[in-house]
Amino acid sequence: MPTTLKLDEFLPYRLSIVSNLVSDTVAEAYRALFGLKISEWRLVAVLAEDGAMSQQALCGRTHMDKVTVSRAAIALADRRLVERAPNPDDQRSHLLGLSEEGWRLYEQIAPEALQMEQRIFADIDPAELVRFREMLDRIQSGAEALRE
Amino acid sequence: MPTTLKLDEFLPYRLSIVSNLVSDTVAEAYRALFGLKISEWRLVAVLAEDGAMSQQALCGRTHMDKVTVSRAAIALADRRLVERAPNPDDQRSHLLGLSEEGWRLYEQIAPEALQMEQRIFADIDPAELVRFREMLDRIQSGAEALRE
DNA sequence: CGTGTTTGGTTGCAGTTGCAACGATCTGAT
DNA sequence: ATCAGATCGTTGCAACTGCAACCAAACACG
Repeated sequence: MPTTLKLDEFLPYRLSIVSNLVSDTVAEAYRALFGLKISEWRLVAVLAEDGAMSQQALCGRTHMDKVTVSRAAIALADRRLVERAPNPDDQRSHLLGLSEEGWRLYEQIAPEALQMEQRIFADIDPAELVRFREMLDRIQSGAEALRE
Repeated sequence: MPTTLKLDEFLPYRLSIVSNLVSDTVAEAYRALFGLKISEWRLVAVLAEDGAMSQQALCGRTHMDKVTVSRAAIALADRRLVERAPNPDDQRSHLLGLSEEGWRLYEQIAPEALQMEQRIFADIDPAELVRFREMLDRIQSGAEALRE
């Protein structure tokens, strides 16, 4: 950790630059290939992994605001990629689940996503990537702790 | 690198979550302590490090859009934290430099920034942080390569 | 049972961002 | 010297984001 400030070595700055570059690259690919935004793609991914759930549950699962989830859900429902079944336990909420067509889309996207990840992170060997993920976890904890 | 997709291990996702959390934490601190946005803080930091320069140069130095730089420069000039001297070589551009007051602000912010960095990244030992920075550099190269 | 509070989801609105278009200036080729 | 094209900075505009207000349904508790 440097004791005098150099912006190029200031980690919040570096992290932001790199993350935004990666996000923009990925977002552009999803948009061009599938017409999906990142928020929509995240919902599809989670619904494919964990099955149908309420929007509330999706908020916790994806770290997104309920407004973002709401709008992504509307967009996906309009395209018939997800179906909103009434929730028998709670009339206020719906259970969101992938439609047949949503599953087909997912089967197409998932390999593309993994391939993109591999290309972006190609220069880093797998053992280091494991440590990278761990560091991200610890950074997240550190920042969360700072916000009480 | 997993071969089936798990959003929680998908690096573009993890990177985005962690980076946004760190950015929001830092942004809130700058706002509360100094009334500065991240873009404004970046200009102050670069001008303090490297001396006066044109907005164009600031764009390259901070990876920010020229619009963002323009608005940050206007905000800082309004608060008399930077001064816009005419550029003798080019009537279109100004040379931006820190004012006396800008320097005083910088002297206050820089230690706070470093301290915040240390708190957020406290759980990671310095040797690993060096590798972390290197990995960020390589990720950036990887993503840049992907965009041609 | 009411009635006050909480919760799931949507909509309104304000702030931020960046592309595109624009005026002004600079540069380079003729 | 002139004029086409590039460049610096600003402004207009559209997209995205998230807080706050809102409605409807659920819950809590006397």
